[in-house]
Amino acid sequence: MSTIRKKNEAKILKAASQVFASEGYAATKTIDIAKLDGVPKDNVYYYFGNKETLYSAVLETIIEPLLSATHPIETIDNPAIALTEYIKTKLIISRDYPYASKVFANEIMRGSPLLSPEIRQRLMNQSTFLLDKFTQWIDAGQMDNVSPHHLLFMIWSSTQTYADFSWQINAVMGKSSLTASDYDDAAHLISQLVLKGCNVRSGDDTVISTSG
Amino acid sequence: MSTIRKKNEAKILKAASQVFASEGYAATKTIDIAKLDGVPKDNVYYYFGNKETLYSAVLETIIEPLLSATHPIETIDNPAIALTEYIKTKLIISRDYPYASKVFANEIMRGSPLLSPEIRQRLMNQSTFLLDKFTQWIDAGQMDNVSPHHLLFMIWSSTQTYADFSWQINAVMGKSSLTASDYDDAAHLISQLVLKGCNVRSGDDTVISTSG
DNA sequence: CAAAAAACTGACTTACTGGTCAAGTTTTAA
DNA sequence: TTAAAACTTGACCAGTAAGTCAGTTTTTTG
Repeated sequence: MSTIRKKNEAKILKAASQVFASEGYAATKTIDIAKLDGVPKDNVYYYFGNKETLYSAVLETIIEPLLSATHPIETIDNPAIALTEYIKTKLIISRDYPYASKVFANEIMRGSPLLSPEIRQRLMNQSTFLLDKFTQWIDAGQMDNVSPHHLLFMIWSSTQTYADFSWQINAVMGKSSLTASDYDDAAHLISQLVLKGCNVRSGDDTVISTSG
Repeated sequence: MSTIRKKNEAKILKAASQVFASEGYAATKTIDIAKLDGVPKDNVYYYFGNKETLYSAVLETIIEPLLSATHPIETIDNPAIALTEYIKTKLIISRDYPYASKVFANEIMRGSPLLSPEIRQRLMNQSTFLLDKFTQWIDAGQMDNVSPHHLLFMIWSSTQTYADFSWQINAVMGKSSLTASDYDDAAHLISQLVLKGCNVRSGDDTVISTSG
């Protein structure tokens, strides 16, 4: 792929993620994407063929980070540390990919009509893996016997919300955007709720401290 | 208002909330709302004038329940009970108004461009009230010194998610819809995370048990 | 340097959807 | 009973946006 093509595709993709995030798929006009990128509409079609392909391309930019987010759960034995790191990673995705995160959330809300079955399957496998891990920790007495499903939904929603509902969150926080320290506070609170709320213990049965 | 009008408006509103929820505002065709309701498109226009008015009407159906949800926080002194009831109420809204909840979430995600300033203000006042209450409890030593803002975001997101991401949740749960007992489990888990996670105590300094 | 490939663009077409209109039918109330 | 008000409906219009096309310019390559 030529360097011009690579550069232009990246530029269009970036503009597209912003417009798709703020307008939704249907309300997005390809000409608005083009305008935001400062090129004529035909360029968008030249590089991506049609609106749906472009949309799918935007969606795919968030898939890799999302699938990698479970890395801490896969590699860290200590559930307290693994959960803390997982929560931190999910928040970083919300912070670093705010537009694509919103597009993804919107897609899932609608029952993911435009998500490829292959990606859908990989995401399902990931959630099964997480549920299994939670169950193992419960069986090993490393955390209380909570519902793994609902715990998972709580972690997903409370981290994802910082991207999806950023407008509301900024309004309630009384600022125009969150700082790194706000994200740290969020990570700290969510981890604390999960660890203390489920009485998560490390491998050696010590209760992990969540303060400081 | 005639009884025919009342009945037809309610029918159209119901159909509209479903279509708006699954398609989003822009992608919704008034003719699809009409079809779902089994009437010609003109009826929709006869009763609601235009698409945006109908959309606003759908939005408003969820506002009253949403504003009433803080009732437990306003009337119950014991923070453990108040929080538990608030969480329960929020989940019931997600369960009982799944379509309007989604429409509302979508509106908020987009920065609420179509929400009336008056409603926006009432919602802001409500969140200020909640934050003040949390702060009071913290100051009174009835819960740990957590971030009231992030706690609020966690409660909102983890209850709202059962409406917004119902498709994903059903898929992960392996069923086509959640049962009453699933919602009980969710309420129980979220309450437990909040109460134990924040070390919430009742007025007489006794730790509230969350099991049983 | 030439020619072929890639990139770019203005103008156009087609399909669709929000909204209107005018003519009908049913309901209400004196 | 009857006339006005409320309701219903098929047909139509105007605006818009996705996508195409044909031709031009720029870049690459032998």
